[in-house]
Amino acid sequence: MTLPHPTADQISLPIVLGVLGDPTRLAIVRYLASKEGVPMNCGKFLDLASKTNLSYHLAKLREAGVTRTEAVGTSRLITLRRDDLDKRFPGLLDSVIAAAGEDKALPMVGTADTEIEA
Amino acid sequence: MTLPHPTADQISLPIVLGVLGDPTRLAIVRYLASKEGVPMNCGKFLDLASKTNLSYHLAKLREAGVTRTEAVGTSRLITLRRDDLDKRFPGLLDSVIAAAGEDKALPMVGTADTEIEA
DNA sequence: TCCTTAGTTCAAAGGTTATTGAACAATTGG
DNA sequence: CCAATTGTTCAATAACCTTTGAACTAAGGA
Repeated sequence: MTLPHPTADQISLPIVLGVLGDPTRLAIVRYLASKEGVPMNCGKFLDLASKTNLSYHLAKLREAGVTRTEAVGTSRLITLRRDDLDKRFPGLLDSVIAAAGEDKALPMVGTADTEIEA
Repeated sequence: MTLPHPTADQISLPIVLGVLGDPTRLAIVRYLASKEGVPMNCGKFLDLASKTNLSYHLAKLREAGVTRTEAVGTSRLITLRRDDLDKRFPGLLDSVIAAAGEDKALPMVGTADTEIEA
């Protein structure tokens, strides 16, 4: 069961921008960028939204071509499609990530509201 | 009658990205960038949408802090807020404009569908 | 003054997006 | 096998976004 991803040249600029125009998804991308190379599973993002809602947002990111999701057991390994994005939109991801890093209003991954109650 | 604009530090990354995630608005920004320094009035964009609809999209761009609109007579002079955007989100506007320049799917300003029938 | 030009505002319609809970599927460990 | 873990799908809802036409305002020229 391989999930559908656009090829690099199918990635659309307005769709990518639209998908990144959501604080939850931007926070996901920022976190992925901060741990680049380390594939994440969905559970890492439970600080940001419910399991169901994450499934929705992660699908949006995948369908837009921002992330790659591969199924491993019952888990999903999620990575940023940096190479493809850099090729299609040079400099875009870097500037978005840098700007997102400065954004105090974005929700945080790891400043666990949820981990307290766990 | 001065129209409301956010100050530079009120400009929000996700809101800017969301606003740019619309092909009509991205086409407007691309065109403004291609004529930077030359202030445009709304009429320039009638290739892209109806007068009413342009009013809506241009308001979105203004409210997000992407453009500045000043009223001169019955006209509006529209400019890109390049300095403010570069300060808040270094490199973002340049990479978006460069990528938009390559995007064949974006609507065009000046390849007049409308001018033919006029 | 009257007409035209440039844009806005309003309300309505239709579409898309985000969020939720309940139910489901699939893998893994005991 | 049983139960827990991981995540998806579905239907419902509420919110928001886009587009439209009709009516409007405000300035400028004849």
